[in-house]
Amino acid sequence: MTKSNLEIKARGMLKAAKLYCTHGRIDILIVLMRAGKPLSQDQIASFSGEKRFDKVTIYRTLESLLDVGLVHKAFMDKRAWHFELADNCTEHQCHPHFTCISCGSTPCLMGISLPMAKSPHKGFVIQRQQVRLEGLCPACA
Amino acid sequence: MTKSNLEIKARGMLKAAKLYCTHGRIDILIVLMRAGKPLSQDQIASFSGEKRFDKVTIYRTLESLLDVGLVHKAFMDKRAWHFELADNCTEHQCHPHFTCISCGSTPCLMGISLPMAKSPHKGFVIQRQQVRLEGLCPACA
DNA sequence: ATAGATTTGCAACTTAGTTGCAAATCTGAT
DNA sequence: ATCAGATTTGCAACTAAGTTGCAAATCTAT
Repeated sequence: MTKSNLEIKARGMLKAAKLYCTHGRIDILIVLMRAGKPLSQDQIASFSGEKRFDKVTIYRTLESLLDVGLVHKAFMDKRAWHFELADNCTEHQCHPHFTCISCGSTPCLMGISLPMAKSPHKGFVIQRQQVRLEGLCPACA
Repeated sequence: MTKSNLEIKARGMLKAAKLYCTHGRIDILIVLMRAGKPLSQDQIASFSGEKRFDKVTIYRTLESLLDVGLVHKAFMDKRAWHFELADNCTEHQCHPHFTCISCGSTPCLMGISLPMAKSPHKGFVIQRQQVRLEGLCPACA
């Protein structure tokens, strides 16, 4: 997709979420759409074009996107938080996150979904589940 | 279980893993056995008895326990890493981790296991999976 | 174009985790 | 029980990740 197409899409997402369409939010959404995998603040900063945003801005932008559900935090073994677009997710389950234990790459594996867990313990209400997979990517297997 | 029973168990685990039976390792294993849920370095420090260990020691101790597989890192939404005993885990799957979105408690839900994911993408070898559940605990539901 | 609301950048700060190194502890052999 | 060699511990200093407050800049609807 061309840049302007992505931009239009980003604006649409922001409008639908009733957020201001600021440069920061648009750029970050585009970076995440292009990446197709979870990125850290650092990586987002290095991918966003000419205009570099302050890390504070990036964190605050991501937080606003998290609040409205456009973005998810992906849990990784790494120290820094990683963020990704919340598409390909149902209400109760995100696509699984994969980490290659050899090269460390973290592609998202779309098209897998596990049955929702059911608690054998009385009283727990399970609302969402996240799955993390670990193993070898095609390049390392 | 009494303290000395736990200590004997801890020593056994360390011996089996061919690690030195140091005070640090024994104490930390006991704290984790007692807690029955993932703890951060900070929490471990505050739970371990009279003798407080330096945080560096705690991190290094946890690392050695991780290396031999006695302990796992549990992924939580919190900032700090959380560690827990690796019991109740099969070779391919740990018990799920639960977080209450209302009170923040993080009990472990034993007795649940989901079928292993199968990748629809050629070439990925999936070795382990971890599941995180989110919802309401009995007290908050 | 403007007012009011929201977002951004900066500087300073907190929290989490790491490194190097000397002193202390642990193990197995005597 | 003691000793030598190997491992672990504590300290101090450091890096990395994320946060806060506030004034200046940007955005939206009118």
